[in-house]
Amino acid sequence: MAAGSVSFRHFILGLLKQQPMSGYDIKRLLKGLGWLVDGPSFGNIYSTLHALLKDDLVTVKVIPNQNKPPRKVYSITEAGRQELHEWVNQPVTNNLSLKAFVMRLILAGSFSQARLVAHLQQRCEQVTAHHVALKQTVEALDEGADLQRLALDHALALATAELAWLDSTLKRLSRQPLG
Amino acid sequence: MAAGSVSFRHFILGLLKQQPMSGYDIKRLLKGLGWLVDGPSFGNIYSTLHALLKDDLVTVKVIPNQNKPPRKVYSITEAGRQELHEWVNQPVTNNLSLKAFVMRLILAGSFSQARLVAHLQQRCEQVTAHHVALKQTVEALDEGADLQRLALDHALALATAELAWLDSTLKRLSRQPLG
DNA sequence: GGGTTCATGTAATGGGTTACATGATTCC
DNA sequence: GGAATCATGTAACCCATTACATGAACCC
Repeated sequence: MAAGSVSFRHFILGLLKQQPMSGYDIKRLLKGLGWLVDGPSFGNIYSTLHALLKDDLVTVKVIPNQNKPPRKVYSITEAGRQELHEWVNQPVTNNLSLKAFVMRLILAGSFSQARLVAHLQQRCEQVTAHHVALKQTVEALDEGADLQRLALDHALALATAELAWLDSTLKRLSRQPLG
Repeated sequence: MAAGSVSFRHFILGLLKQQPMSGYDIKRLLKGLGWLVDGPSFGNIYSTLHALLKDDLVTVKVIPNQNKPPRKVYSITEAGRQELHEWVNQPVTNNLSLKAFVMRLILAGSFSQARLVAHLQQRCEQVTAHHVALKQTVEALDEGADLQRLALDHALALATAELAWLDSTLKRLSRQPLG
């Protein structure tokens, strides 16, 4: 319920906004694309779908399937669309999680170029802040804390790389928006 | 219980191996260092500590504190040391999670240089595999899936940066081991 | 005959968060 | 006088994973 929290609830709702799908379709889609590192499990997908249905954010259409279990294709409802819209417009809470970022990236991008850019900029701010904090921590570290330094160094390298990516991506998007 | 799963249970045990601490100390330590992005909550720390105590992996010493609530300082037991040792020596399951990696990094490093290097090499293999998978996915992507491409691109940038870091770090460690 | 894919679901469990509750001390 | 820090803990809840269960079709 927390503002900006990302659950698969919203993510799945976002996928259904783009096109009606069955639970199996969703699983396949997420499995096929390796970006989220690990897609949600079946259990999670199906129960999320049931929950969405209970809240009238989606509807089902059972489609009989030649000699196979019937497919249950879920579509987003008007209420679902609205909920999603509201959710995508509220700012993310201070959450650096990659998973959350990527999920929101997909969702925000499916709304409008402006939302996409706003989301990337927000990420930029957060990662910058994180980067600064890491640097300060490194400097405050006492001698001999080599492991901590190693871990911090790792985090710094990643943050730096991400900032570079965000920067170049934002520039590219301002030159040529996504189709 | 899964081999290689990282829970705070083991992480906390690892911290206690380095020095006895209270729950509050642990919280402060994790809060002070921003590396793990988000430290565990109080609830989690205290209940983990209780669980460790129940399993005889740690002991407590209650230290009365001038006009303050007494501090409960936990120390690792021999059984705890052994459990930790076994755990740190089993290979990580295919888990790309940064959090898991960093936690294990700290733990492995506190054992020996060899363990540390092994852990970094393992990470290297996993990230490489991930990188390859991402590239293949990008190539298999059909036209117009711009958002997916964006997300994949982001993931690729991070993976590339991490590999570079791992590579240079491994080289550096082989030249000059940690003190 | 045996594995893989399609397709759905349930139940148990785990791991963690948030919010709540308490209470003295120190700093502004 | 009021906030922050020190210091502990409990209980409710949420999200997600694992393992289990079912069953037919298709390919080797």
